[in-house]
Amino acid sequence: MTKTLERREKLRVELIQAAEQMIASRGLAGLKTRDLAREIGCANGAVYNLVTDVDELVLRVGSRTLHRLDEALSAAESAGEPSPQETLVRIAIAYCDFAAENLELWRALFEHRMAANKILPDWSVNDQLQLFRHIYHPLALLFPKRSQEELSITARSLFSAVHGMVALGLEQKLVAVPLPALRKEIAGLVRAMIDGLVARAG
Amino acid sequence: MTKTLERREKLRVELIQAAEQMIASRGLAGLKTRDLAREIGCANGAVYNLVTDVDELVLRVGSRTLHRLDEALSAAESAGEPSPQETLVRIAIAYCDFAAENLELWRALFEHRMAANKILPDWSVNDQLQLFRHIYHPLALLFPKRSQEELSITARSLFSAVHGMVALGLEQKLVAVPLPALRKEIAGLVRAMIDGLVARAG
DNA sequence: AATATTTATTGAACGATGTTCAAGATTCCT
DNA sequence: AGGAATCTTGAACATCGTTCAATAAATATT
Repeated sequence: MTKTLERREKLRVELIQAAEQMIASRGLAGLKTRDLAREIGCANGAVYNLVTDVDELVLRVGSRTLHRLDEALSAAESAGEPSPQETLVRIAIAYCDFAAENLELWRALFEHRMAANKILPDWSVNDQLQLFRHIYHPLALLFPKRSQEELSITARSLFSAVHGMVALGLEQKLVAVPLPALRKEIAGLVRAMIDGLVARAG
Repeated sequence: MTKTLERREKLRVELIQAAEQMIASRGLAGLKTRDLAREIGCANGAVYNLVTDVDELVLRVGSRTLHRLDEALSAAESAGEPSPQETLVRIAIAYCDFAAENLELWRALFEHRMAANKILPDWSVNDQLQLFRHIYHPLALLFPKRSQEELSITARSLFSAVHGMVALGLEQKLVAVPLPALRKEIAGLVRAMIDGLVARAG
């Protein structure tokens, strides 16, 4: 009994790592169960002993990506001068850099769509909600009068705006923007947004 | 000869309309050649007489979506008070509304990924570049000193930021934001961004 | 230790799907 | 009308994710 469980657990970890590597190198569309099975040395059908779906597999890889992203944002939050404005700029740049360095894994976070009937597992939802807290803290310093609710909304807006710049900026489909130019643009617009928000908050 | 060409042309139009309808109702992933063939009354393989790929089909639907989006933004540009700030706000709201009302078709614009080797046809690229001009004009009024190049970059940044708010705001995956709240947030952040940009340029 | 029972793994098979292509149907030219 | 050129067809192919009866392995029982 324990022999089997140990083997399964080790294989499951290998499977998720192989899937991560495969998405990173070939994109989400390049993830194939048969290739994964060959990679970790088991039968094609055995993948479904380790994971119920490819959906779950993608979600598990996504969880790892989100945690690494979280670490990158945490590092940016504390490194450098502590003024809230500059902290927010560093977080935005860190988000951009992470996306550029983990392009396919980062894309997989947003490209993946589950069948409409299936619902997201709790652990996956929680992973995602954690991200906003990096923006929440500096914002709270900037706007001490605002309620928790208002701050959450502003945090999500700010995050979304930066996300949009990164998403379209890294898109190869149209004109590929050079990374340094993109970083500069992001820093500029984040500063402008904060200035504007502060001015309007009076 | 002309009999055939007429038939083909009519069928091609029907095919693209059927594809548009199918994406709108079932999403990009719900687009199936066999269903399309049944819909327009021809053989499965005949689809490839009208279009070389499903890639091309998606691009043709995308072209129609982009043109409708262009019209919606044009309407927003001229309706209402002519101040550049408020014009930009109207355009942003119009983008949000269009995305909400054409959710799956709008998503298809960004979800679709062609095989890496194939290149985007020119007509598709041109379609996309037209979008920024709506933002370019009001921006030029706000920043008369800036060069064409600088204005283009700012226009793309502003567009991308709004796009990000719409994209994450309409995502069902996480917390679905009520549309009125999203519109309000977008208006607020666009005004803040413009205020900030003007202040920094001053 | 040998055997029976329970459990896990396997890979062939299934149903979809995009795409191709030889054969049959249609159109066109003389 | 008849033959050449062209177009349409749908069966066939390759590739997927997923399932499941059969085989192999691990565990329990005697």
